[in-house]
Amino acid sequence: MKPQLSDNLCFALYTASNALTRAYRPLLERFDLTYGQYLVMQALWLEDRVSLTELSRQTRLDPGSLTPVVKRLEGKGMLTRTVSSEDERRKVIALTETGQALQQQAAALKTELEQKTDIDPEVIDTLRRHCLTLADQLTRVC
Amino acid sequence: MKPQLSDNLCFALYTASNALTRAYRPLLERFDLTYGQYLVMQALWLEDRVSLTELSRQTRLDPGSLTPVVKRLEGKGMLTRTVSSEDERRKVIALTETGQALQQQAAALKTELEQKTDIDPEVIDTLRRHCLTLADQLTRVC
DNA sequence: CTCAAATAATTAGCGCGCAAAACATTTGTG
DNA sequence: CACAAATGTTTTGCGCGCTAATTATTTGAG
Repeated sequence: MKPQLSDNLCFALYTASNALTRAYRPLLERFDLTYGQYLVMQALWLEDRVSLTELSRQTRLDPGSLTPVVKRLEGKGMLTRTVSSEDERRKVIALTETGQALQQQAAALKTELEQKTDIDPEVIDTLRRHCLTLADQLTRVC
Repeated sequence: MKPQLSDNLCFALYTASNALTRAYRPLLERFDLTYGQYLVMQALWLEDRVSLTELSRQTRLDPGSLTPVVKRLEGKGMLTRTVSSEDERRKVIALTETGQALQQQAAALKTELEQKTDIDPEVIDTLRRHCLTLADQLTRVC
């Protein structure tokens, strides 16, 4: 069979990731969040009052990428960044009431998107777990 | 069980895509290609002499994203962009000999990376197909 | 106690994806 | 033939991921 671009995992993954980002965009717009900001907020909804290093670890984003995102969220009133009293190198990133309140509203997003697609939830879960496996393996060897 | 960031498909997909991009980077550096450029080259290795619109369709990238990438590849001598004699709105994107020659060398990259990871090829293929399914569905509903 | 090494966060620069607007050309209706 | 609509590409502006360098602070060896 003639080879195709979709034979490649890197194309498939890249395309799916971009498609998901695109799909979320109009839904996130109502909360004035970008996709990247939304992922960071999700991490904070799970564990509030963390350092940037810890948030970097949880989100698997480079601190250099994370600082501007977190700063932008601070500017939007979603969170605050204060110097830790224990270690002045460290910042404490804490959700504001506005940021916390958004959790409930944002929770419906995933459901809304799931209802739009026709994919078996088991397939979604297999995909999710395989993505995590791949990410873990790649991170380990590099 | 306590909810985690990795429960989310969007986090998993985003992380896996970023991890794959990171993993490819040092390998692609030897060809002076970025990941995005590499994906575009892959499309052209499969079908040369296409319009930007056609390349946009194949790669599922917005023409606005594609133009700078293709221009950069042109600057690197990988391809040429010429106005079509049939329709002056249209550009013909054609690989140069340099660009064509790279195909063989780049082919080993995937193998090199596969050897580094410990993932069952069937899992990789399932992941790939699920990604494409997800991308197709999301593109269809949005 | 001093200071090199380590740590935490920030900044700078680059490449890229996206949406929207703009520009140039082609098409097809009236 | 005129011109509105459509098409193809480019440009602009924004947000983001990454690497590397920089800055500020803490740690621990000597």
